[in-house]
Amino acid sequence: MILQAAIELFLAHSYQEVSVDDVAKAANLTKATIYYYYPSKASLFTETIVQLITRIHGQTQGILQKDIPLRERLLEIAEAHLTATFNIDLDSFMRETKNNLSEEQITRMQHAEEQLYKAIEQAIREAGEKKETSSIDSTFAAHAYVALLRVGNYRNRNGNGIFPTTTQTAEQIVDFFWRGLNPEKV
Amino acid sequence: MILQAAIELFLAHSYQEVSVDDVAKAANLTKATIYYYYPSKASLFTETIVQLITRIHGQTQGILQKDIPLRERLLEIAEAHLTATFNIDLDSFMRETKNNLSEEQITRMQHAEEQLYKAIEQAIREAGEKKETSSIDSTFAAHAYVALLRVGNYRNRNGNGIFPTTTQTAEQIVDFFWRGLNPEKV
Amino acid sequence: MILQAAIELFLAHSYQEVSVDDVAKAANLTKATIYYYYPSKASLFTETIVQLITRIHGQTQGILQKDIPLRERLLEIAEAHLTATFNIDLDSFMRETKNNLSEEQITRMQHAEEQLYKAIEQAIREAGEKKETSSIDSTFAAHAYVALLRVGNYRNRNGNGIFPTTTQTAEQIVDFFWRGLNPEKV
Amino acid sequence: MILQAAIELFLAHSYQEVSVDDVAKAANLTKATIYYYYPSKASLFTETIVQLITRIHGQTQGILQKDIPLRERLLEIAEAHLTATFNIDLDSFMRETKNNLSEEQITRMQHAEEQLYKAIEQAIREAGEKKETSSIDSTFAAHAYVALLRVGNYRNRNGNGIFPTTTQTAEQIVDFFWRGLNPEKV
DNA sequence: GATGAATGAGGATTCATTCAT
DNA sequence: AATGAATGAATCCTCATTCAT
Repeated sequence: MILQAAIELFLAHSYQEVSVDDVAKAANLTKATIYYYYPSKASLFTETIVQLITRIHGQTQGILQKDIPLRERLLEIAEAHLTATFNIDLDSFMRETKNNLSEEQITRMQHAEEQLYKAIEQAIREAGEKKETSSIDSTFAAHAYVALLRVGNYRNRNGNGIFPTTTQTAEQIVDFFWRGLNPEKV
Repeated sequence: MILQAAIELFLAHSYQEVSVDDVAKAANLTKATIYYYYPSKASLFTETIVQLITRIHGQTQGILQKDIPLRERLLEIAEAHLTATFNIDLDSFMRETKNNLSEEQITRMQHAEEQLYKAIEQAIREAGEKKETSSIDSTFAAHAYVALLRVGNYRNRNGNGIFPTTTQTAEQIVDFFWRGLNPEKV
Repeated sequence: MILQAAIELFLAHSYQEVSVDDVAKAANLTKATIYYYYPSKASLFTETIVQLITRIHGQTQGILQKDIPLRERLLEIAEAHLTATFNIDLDSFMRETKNNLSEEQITRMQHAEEQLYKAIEQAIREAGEKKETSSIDSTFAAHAYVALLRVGNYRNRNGNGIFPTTTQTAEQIVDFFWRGLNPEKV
Repeated sequence: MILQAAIELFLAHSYQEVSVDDVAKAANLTKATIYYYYPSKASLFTETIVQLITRIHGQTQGILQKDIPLRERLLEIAEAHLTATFNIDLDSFMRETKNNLSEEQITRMQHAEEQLYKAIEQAIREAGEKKETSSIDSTFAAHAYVALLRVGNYRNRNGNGIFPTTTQTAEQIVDFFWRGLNPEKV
């Protein structure tokens, strides 16, 4: 499938670095065939990213709907996120792309991204209502959570992360996030 | 100055999107003149980013050295950061760049970035020693802080941030961060 | 054919003087089309030269295999060579090229050239065995022969060669070469 | 001296490969200074080559005027030529240059080159008159001699010449040439 | 004499896109 | 449904040359 090849390439490199020819080669097709299915590189990219976000969204939703405390669900998401090769955070994708995509394409991607945030938001809100957490602005909380996940992807010049294992990293992130969320209960 | 024009362009667009000609035009010079001063686009970019980080670093250091509680210093930094047009977080810059810069250029940029993180780290560590904060891993804390600042830059599809003013945003971020930092004291 | 246009240009001018655009225009195509068939100017050049040498080689072989005395065969080659627009001697081509071609490309060209020399060498060697000529070092003889052919291309400032007709020139060259080859028999 | 640096560079590389900046750097000067002395790259090149030919001419004349048999003088010239880093044969220089030099500049270079050929020519003619050699066309003979010298510069793909030492090479070349010159006496 | 700064013109190469088959 | 061939427009980079100082 074309999208499969495209996802891998766009994740590994940036929009500009990946040529349509690269995608074609990775998919064992020719450029012209790609254009048979997608009217432009921009649209191929859009579809690719939307599919990617949708996939992450599904996976995240799956975890969020489990019947366990929010904190544990967040820990699972963090681990899944840190293990995956790709980043939930799509801002950088957007950034390098603004001038290449149409309004509508950007909107589609932002819409998909918002769905993802909203899922996390809602889980936090529901937990808040059940007194599981305090009632901090849930939009903010969702974004804070995703932002903190990025810390787990940081590597210094020697290629080392801050903590030795992803498990530890996930725990530290969720600990930190949880404290930020809940002033009184630790 | 060439760097001035370059900074603005590289911040607004990405490495690949900005052509040397764009920079030349913005600086009211010709491409060839740019190449008179910088041997390649990659080196122009490197110098630009290093200068930018150095500038942010200086500004951040200025605030960090004030003789007021850490929390207030962090608030000032947050406000300064959210007001500025540029982002402390340079990971996305790095990402789209790995294949275009030499090892040495990447290292120079990473080094400059690390200095910046270390400044924040040290401030947190010192505050921790003075019992101002708990002794969480300071590297993690510094990265968490910078990551949270990014939340302040989020805009939804309508172009609105999560909170109406940057002051509020800065406060919410620092509140959240502070709680994450200090389990016991609120 | 692209190679046809390229041969003419590279023969008339040097590697550096001929731009890919020139070749494209001569072939009634665009630069990009040239790059569709050849990955670089260097490879286009290499293919061009190899094809040229191969063609000369074939033509020379054709003459060498005739069942007439060596001296007559050499005369025919000389006439063919002096009539053609191009020069068997490719050293000057090589010279201006060393810094532009890859090791492998240079090797390919040298290999083709060697084949050509070896064909002449072998003809001389065989004639030597049949007592048709003395046993001078045949490699040296082949190179001497080709070097002498160059004299036929010399033009003074007024554009005149040393002898009025190519036939005379060819005869003088082969006479001279033959004496050089055979000390005793004239 | 500028010319000194220029000669070395133009001999090692070709006209197009050597930039005025290269010459400037080699002479420890700036480009602008070169232009203070020479109105253009073409004129710098012309002066360089003329000076070079003049130098070779002088050296060759020195040998030609010795009071020893022509054959020995030719042997000396051959050895000097094969030892030097540069080639008496300037055709390749001319070739890559035709489109860059003015008529007048080309003429100057050709004139210098002709002087050199004429010197050899005359020596051959005089020897012919003294019955030292037969009366072959002396212009042809001079060019044949220079052409044969080129064989001494040939290197195969492994970098080896045809004969192991330059002395042997010079002897073989002069032997061959001498036989070509003199049908009856060996 | 010498140079730093600036530039116009060109040149190699890439790439998204088109189109006839 | 798939592709080979072709191209226009950009993009990075080089370099001979000029000129004010």
